[in-house]
Amino acid sequence: MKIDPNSSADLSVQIAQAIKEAIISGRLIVDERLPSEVELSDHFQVSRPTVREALKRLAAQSLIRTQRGASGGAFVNRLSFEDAYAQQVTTSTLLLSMNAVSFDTACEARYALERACAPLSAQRRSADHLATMRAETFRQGQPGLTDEAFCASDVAFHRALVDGAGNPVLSYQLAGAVEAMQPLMNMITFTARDRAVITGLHSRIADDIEAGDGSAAVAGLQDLEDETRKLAADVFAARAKR
Amino acid sequence: MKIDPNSSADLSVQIAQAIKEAIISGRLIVDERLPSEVELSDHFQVSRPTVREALKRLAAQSLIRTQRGASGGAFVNRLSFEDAYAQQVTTSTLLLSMNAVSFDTACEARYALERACAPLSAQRRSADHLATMRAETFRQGQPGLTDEAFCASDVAFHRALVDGAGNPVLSYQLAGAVEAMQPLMNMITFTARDRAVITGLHSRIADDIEAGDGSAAVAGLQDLEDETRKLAADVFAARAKR
DNA sequence: GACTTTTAAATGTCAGACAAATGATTTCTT
DNA sequence: AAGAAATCATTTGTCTGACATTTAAAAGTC
Repeated sequence: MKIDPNSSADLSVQIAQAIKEAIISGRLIVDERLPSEVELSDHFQVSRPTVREALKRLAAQSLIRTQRGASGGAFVNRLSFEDAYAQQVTTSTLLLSMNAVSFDTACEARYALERACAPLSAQRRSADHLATMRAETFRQGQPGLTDEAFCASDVAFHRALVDGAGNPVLSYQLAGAVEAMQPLMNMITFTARDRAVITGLHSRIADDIEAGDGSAAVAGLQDLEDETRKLAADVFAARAKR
Repeated sequence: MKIDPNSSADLSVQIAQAIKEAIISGRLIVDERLPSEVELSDHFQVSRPTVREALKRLAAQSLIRTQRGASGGAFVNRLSFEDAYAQQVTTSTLLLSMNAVSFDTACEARYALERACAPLSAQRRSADHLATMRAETFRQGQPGLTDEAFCASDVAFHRALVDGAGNPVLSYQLAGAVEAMQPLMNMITFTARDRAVITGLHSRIADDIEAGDGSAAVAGLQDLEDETRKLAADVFAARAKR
């Protein structure tokens, strides 16, 4: 691990990069302990605060974890699917909120990806995920649900659909697409009639999954996408008129 | 922005979290300047190095950028699609390499997601992306290409297919799935015959996209997935026998 | 042998200082 | 007066050295 003394980049950036490359390349393996901060500052010929800033950069990316005390130190962290989910969700959410992504674009992406999962979910349909989908569909039919709660339940339904594909890589990739839509969906006020239509489609999709009919589920998702976009278009049109 | 003095969490973590929440909630908007490090250390009643560690954590996630000099400081960063791509790719790569994800699982996820893009790519087929796909297909037919170069070209082909959907959110979501597969693909040694089959399928998919025939492209991708998995299975079987 | 105490090593935090970059201001020159 | 040069103030980047806190292991005690 070396840094370029002629580089104009900040030292802590260079050091973080050097360690990151060592991890990615496999020279540092999971759960391996990094040298202590003093040893690192000695190795890179920088002060301890600088080394610490570099380590904090890596910790922020879940690449390392630190432990205090004797036999403590910084350890290469096994990036868990949970950590990756969380990162993915915040990154996606910020991406959508900061870049003026249109509702249609986000919606298109989300449903395209979900349709990719549907055949697998139908093929591997698990009792667990089906039960979640049924439960959320039922919840959505309850009167007195706030718009936020309805949207949260919607997200839970779709997460179950995605997780039902039984592929953690898919679930991870889609976590962002599904969850990041929630703030956008929360902008929509649903009438009782809107909810009934959506809940009905959910119910139909759950039926299709249970029947193992992937292409029917895909069609159902297509209808749901069309419905969602129509709803959003109405809301935005009404808002523009005011 | 407040921190809990009774919390056992590290101060720099708490401070980073507080600022992060201010950004996500929109209380700090894009390009807004944060208070200077001295002001922050005063506000949170901690030392400057602690504030700096917090800021470095945020910088590592591209949430802020810093600038030196008068009228410098830390600014809320607009998370660009490029930054998000890069994060997504490294996260996905590490996730696959650290979690013993099987080749089949990763492959299944990748092709399921790509098939989600194909109809959109076919519908919006752009000369630019088609040209890239053709160029990469041609390159793959050249003799003397190393396995690494062949795989890199393969990735470029698929990126063009995905980007052709004209949906930046989709491109971002899939960047990880496509690129993270490369290290796994690099483990495979291709015979001339293998390459011919793959290149042929690529060519066929490009034709389908050009013709605007989404479902044919989906079928082509399905064939490509089957071929890839068969190839990988052979390689792993041969390796196990040795 | 089981329990308690001590010790050492590591990270977490602090204080104060200087270096370097950079925009703004002032001063000087023409 | 206009433009160029020098100066200044502000801010981040880095360093030094110290103390606090946590934690596992070693030493001591019963």
